Amino acid sequence: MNQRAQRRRTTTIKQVAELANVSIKTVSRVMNDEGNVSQSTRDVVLSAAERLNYRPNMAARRLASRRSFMICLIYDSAASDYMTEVQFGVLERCDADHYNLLIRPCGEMRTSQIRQTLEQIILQSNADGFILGPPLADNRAILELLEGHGAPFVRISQSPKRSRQPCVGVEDTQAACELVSRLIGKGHRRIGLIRGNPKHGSASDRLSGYRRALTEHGIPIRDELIVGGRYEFEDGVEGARQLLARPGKRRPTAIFASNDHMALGVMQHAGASGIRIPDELAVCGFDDIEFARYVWPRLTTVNQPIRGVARTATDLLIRQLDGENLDGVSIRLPASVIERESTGA
Amino acid sequence: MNQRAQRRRTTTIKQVAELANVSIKTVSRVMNDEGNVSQSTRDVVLSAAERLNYRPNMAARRLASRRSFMICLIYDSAASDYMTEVQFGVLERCDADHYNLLIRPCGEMRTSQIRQTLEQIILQSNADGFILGPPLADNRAILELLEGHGAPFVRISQSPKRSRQPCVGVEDTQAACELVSRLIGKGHRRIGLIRGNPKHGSASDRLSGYRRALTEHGIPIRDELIVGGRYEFEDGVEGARQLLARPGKRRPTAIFASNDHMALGVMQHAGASGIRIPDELAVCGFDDIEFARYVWPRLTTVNQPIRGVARTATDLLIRQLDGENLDGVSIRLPASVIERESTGA
DNA sequence: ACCAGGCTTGACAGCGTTGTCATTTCGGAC
DNA sequence: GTCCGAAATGACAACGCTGTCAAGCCTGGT
Repeated sequence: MNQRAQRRRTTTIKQVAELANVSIKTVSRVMNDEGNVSQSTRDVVLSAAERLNYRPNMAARRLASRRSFMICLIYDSAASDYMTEVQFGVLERCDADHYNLLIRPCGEMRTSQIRQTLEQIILQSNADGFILGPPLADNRAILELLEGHGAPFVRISQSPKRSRQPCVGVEDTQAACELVSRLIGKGHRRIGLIRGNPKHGSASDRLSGYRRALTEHGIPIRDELIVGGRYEFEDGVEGARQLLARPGKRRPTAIFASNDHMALGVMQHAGASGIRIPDELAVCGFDDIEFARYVWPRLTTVNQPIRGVARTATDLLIRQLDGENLDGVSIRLPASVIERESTGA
Repeated sequence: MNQRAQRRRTTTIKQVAELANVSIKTVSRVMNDEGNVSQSTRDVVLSAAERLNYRPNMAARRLASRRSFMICLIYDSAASDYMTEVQFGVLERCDADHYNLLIRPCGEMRTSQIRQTLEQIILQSNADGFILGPPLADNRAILELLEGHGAPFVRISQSPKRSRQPCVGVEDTQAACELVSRLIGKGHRRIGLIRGNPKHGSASDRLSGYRRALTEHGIPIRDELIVGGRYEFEDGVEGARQLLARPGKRRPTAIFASNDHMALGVMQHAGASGIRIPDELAVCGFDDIEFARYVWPRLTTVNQPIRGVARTATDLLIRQLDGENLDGVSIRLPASVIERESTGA
């Protein structure tokens, strides 16, 4: 079981030190960019390392420095397209600083289970820090757990105030307002809204945007045009059913679903009921998932800078790990409306 | 920067040994289930560990045992839904044995870049073993690199013979044959095929299945009904355009796209051209991605046991890491046809 | 020429486990 | 009661690196 490990090439810091004719500590300093090393020494060490093809042993480094150089991304496995993007963003930033990424999907667990899992991860001192994806980033139990352990983390969420830890989010309200304003600009006056999962901060943001747009255009907000949802495809189907069941004159001419999954649900319902989009009904969503442009008509939606959010979050985390104080920091990135055929583009 | 590390609770094996009144080595043996420990000693140690809430320090373990307990999943970032599932499967198996998962998406790189990245990963001796997702698992350069370094790996691929390393795949041919047979059963005689990306072994498997089904039913295989593709949505659109451009009588009444993305492309083209599905055209895909059931009509397709494949691959890898000889092992899991409205279910 | 003080550098002790090998203990067989 | 092999246990040296702290080396001011 370890012939394999043995066989693996293993240039150590010691060999580099010998070749460069300096102490191992000096090599260590060079490898870690610690400064306080003369340029000439640095060059010698670097070329020795190069010649021996030296790569620091992470395990030893971790043990000695008491840091794992691992970041753990904790997320709800339900939102897979979203989280795939997040992973890319996090990785981009991690690679730059030799951090490793551990992923921890929790979607199919109950909060109590998540607690347990996290407890284990933290105690195993596997990860130096954590990144919480939505909606876990708003889960009080999880936040308390992490805070209780003094584990550094960054939240990806729309509700910055739930914790003193740094938070990165998107300007959902602004984007939703813009999106609805465009519907209004096309003449729509009865615009239905299917709300998102109340556990996600984004749900209320998008609702606010909807309200603001109507208000700004002097259109009354009718509660009967607003129905509930949890961001699932089926909620879109059901929401459309409810909204479109209204008699002719009071039926909405447009539906803003709080995310693309639900918007696709609306489209499926419309398709199955023979309602033509966008002629009889305009539909728009939010998120700009891959499939938004793979259906016909293609879906008008809002593109979020997910990778950017993830990269920013990771950056904040790493800076925090490096000792920077980022208490209460909150960043929001802008999102942009993408008009397609489902609203008659 | 390390107040944090300091603060972290740190019960060591030594403390457990003291409390249990045994040597640290014995504790180590118990923690690793090494055997040759009397039941009574084992109990004492276990309860001591429990009482102190002891968790072995992974970094130390890694350093001493010269194993990283990390598995690296290398994949093409293009196929995100697919790989999300794979991740779940791998994680399920990893968790059982305290392995960590490193992910390494490579989609946006050229082969030379991938080489470089991998070289670095291997030399950093970060991962004990690798799992290659398709189509990287068929990339000769990558295989050679890994084999050259003697790094253990398992391939997720349809072409077991490209390497002596273990390989896990799916019975694509069988499933494709079954799918096409059902189309024939519904009376279709002119069935178009949009081929998959030739870099993926699955593409030729699915083609074989198509051919076999036709042959078995005594239907001639017409080359003009087979068009190329690379598994992308756009290829579906284009493929449909080509196939449907044929004059009335020679136009296919059904199209089998080699994956769901392309099938959705076909559907979009049909939608944009006013061709009704399934009345005028039956459409089916392969993969059963989430969105296959979110479009209208819902897409008939083939469900692959992706998680199962991933779990199996991980299992093979871990067993290999534990010294088992798995040269030339190849496993194929069955897939099942899912009929929905797009073929008139 | 001498000294303070800042750069550089090095010696050495961990970091918490596992691997090796020696030692002790135990359970029969004779 | 003795002896033997196997099972159980322990001592101790790695593992490869970083943190600490002390020592060595310059530099410029006086």
